[in-house]
Amino acid sequence: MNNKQDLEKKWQERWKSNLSFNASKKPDKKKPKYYVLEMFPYPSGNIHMGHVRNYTLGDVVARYKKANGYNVLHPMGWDSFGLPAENAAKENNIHPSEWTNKNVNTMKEQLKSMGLSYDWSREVSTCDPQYYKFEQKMFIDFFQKGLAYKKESWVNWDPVEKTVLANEQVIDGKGWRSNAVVEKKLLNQWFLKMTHYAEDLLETIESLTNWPDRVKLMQNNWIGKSLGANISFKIIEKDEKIEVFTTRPDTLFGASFIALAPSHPISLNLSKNNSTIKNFIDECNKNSTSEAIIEKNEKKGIYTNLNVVHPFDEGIKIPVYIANFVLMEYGTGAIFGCPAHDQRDLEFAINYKLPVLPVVKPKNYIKSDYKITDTAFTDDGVIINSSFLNGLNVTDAKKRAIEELERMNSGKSSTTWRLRDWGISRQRYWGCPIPIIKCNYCGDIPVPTEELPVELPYDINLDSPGNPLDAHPNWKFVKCPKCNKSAERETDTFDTFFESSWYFIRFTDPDIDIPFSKSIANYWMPVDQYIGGVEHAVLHLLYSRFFTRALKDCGYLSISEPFKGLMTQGMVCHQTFKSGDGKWVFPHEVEKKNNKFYHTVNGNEVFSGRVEKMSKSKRNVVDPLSIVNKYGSDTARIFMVSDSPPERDMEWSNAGVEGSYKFLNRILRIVNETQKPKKLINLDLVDNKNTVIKKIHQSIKDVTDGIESFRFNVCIAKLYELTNMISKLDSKTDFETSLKFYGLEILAQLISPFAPHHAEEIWSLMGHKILICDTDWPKFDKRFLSVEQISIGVQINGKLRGNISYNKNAEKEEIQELALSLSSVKNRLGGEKPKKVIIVPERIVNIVV
RNA sequence: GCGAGCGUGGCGGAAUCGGUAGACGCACUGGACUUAAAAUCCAGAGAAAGGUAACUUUCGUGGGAGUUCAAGUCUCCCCGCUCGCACCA
Repeated sequence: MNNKQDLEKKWQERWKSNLSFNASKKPDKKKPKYYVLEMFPYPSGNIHMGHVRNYTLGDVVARYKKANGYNVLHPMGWDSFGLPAENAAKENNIHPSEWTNKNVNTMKEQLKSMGLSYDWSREVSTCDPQYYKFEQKMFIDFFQKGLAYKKESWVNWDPVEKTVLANEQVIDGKGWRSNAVVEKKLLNQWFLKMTHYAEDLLETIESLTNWPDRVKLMQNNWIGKSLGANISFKIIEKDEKIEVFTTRPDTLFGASFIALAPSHPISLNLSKNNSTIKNFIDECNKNSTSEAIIEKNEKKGIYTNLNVVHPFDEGIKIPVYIANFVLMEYGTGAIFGCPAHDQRDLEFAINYKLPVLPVVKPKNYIKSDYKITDTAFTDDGVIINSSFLNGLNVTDAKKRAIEELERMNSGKSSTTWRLRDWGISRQRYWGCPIPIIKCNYCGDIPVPTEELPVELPYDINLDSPGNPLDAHPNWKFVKCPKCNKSAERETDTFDTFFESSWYFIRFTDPDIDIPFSKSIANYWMPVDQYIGGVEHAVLHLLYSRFFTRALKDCGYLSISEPFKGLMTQGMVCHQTFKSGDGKWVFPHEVEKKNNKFYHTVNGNEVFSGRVEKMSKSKRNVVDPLSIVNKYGSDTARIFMVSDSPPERDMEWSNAGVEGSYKFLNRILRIVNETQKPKKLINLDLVDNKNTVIKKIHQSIKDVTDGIESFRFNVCIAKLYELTNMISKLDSKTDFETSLKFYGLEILAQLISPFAPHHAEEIWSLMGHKILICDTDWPKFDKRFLSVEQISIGVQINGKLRGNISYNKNAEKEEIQELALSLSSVKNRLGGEKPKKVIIVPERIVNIVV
């Protein structure tokens, strides 16, 4: 224990006994509501710096909004289902639930030591049957509404462990534990019909004005609405057609091949009596299911011996290939390749020596010998080599081509989405059981509501291969609720994104025995400010947006957008260190001497590497607890926000932490050294030319604006400035003393969202009885913000040559005269008259010569 | 590969609208206090060249081009790094 910990504990206990941060149970009619939420953590064992940053950001907002008179909801919980618990179980022989609950308890204590303003009475943990039973009901509602369905889909299959692998468990095409070559396997799985809301999910993005543009763009591109055409190509060798989707019907005359997905029905059909094709498809199926890996692979294909006829010219014959880069999930699972105007197609054509005929020419290209060599031309231009499309631009040619296809009955305009339905089946133990009973006679029957929750069995063997629930001796064997014959439970569990798609609504009413009450959810929702990592920019946020819509359509609540405001924070990075033999070294084992680094234990020299995201594998982690123990959590919080803007990556540095620590101590010292005034200040009697009062009120404005716009680092800089000024103030007269005291009061309030414990401490040192967290946010008085004398730069030809100062009421002529009378300007003009003088009042004077 | 973002002194960063680049902090240097150190306080500082000095000049926001009276900010190209790519959360 040190005095920082005592200080912080004292105030944490006060907040706790005062219920300072408990949100009202019922809607508060007198105050506007504000819901602040940080992405809840996966209980991996200990909090890390990423959490500290995330939760500090949220806490600043929550405390600031409370001070501004809002009824604030600021809850915390645990995203406690997931793969790591199963891995830990296998490695350490501990049950996933024990491991998880132990971690939850540890991390909760750690979070509590940070003094975050959570309403802990609302805590939820998603692995609790009292939580997941509600989502089982939701799933059944989705199922009955046609929003959940079953279909076959590919998974990564480890043939040795007989288990499905997550993409991250596949390393270089091999299983991470077994090292066996991973295969793709088709499994019958549950899906949620996210595509049902594709149009709405896309269109509503625009209305999310408090979301970062980049996240909106990413979601836009992810949903990926493409307007184009479906075209059918007649196969010459048999009486069959290939349906192709394209966004570029204008380039149809440049088509030099057709490419089918390896799992396209025609491909599969051909493979039945052609071993070369079968081998090729098998080869493709050894590939990962990861789109990134598929696209990075070399473009490969195999000729099918089939050819199609060009729809616009029966004389043109186009070969049909099966290609590893065509996805069955997108469009029709078949494309036509136009190498001249698509880079992937071009690479493929070069590999297989297929013709490359340009059909779009850049507008400014006059000569007639336009050729494509190694770069496809994808911009707008003039159509060439294309019969009736010649001379048109790309947009018009698209239209014209579709008209013609429709007239000939061999194609039509069509819309395709990149967005796919959400596959939610996982062949794992530590997840929420899917509440379905598979009956040979009745099909898939939902578990009756009164039998929910379907709880996970505790006695489970995670060491045997295969799906643990499927392998359990009796768990899956039940009677069909409909016909009462023997049936089996669904043994898959939900994707853990399922839990995190509605936890934010559960927080609004976490004790009720329905998922949440509609009226209370309607009161608190949407989340006004959601804060978390950018890595969730697409999936989690899109799933939640979908889920809220589905819940709305099932009558659960009345809103469809869950998150009104979004802030995506950057990563916490740290310098890496390696020993001479190339092993990673923990930063706390490194000391610096004469600009070289040495290992504190063995004394050997170590070498500093790049600054990278903190990760256990690179050992460049700093344990938040060690920081809290040594400096207190306020220091950690101040440092978290002081250096980098929240959305950008930040670098953890010891020197920075020391700086924050000194800053807080300095404020404490100033308060201790400042005597209490005989009389408090009366602002009405203070002259608006007084620079001290001006600085104080400017600080209120700057810090307020900074918090509102998430520029917390600027807030801290402004607080430093205010502190620097206050520390230099005299207190010889009563007026000076009361002014300094007033400045300190404002400083305490302005710093309270960032360093809440110290703010309380100095507030009480100054003699206040109520908690600072219960005070109103200070307001600035415009009277003290006015600037009389304006100082601006004077440029000649855009280069700064001096500056002038004038009264804010000065006319343009006066400003010009002042600028031209500067000796530095006169010297440069040498008596000549300037060509032009640009005067932007309160900004700049630029003299053009 | 595709989509998105970022790049400013020795370092983290500031510059809200295209208008005095480098606020604030760290590290550094000098001074005060101290037997000494730590802590604290005061002062200095983008780089280069010139000057005893006050100062002067030139360069400068990853690189290159462009728009503009004026570009860290807008446009195009290039380089580097980061995130996401549907079973990690």
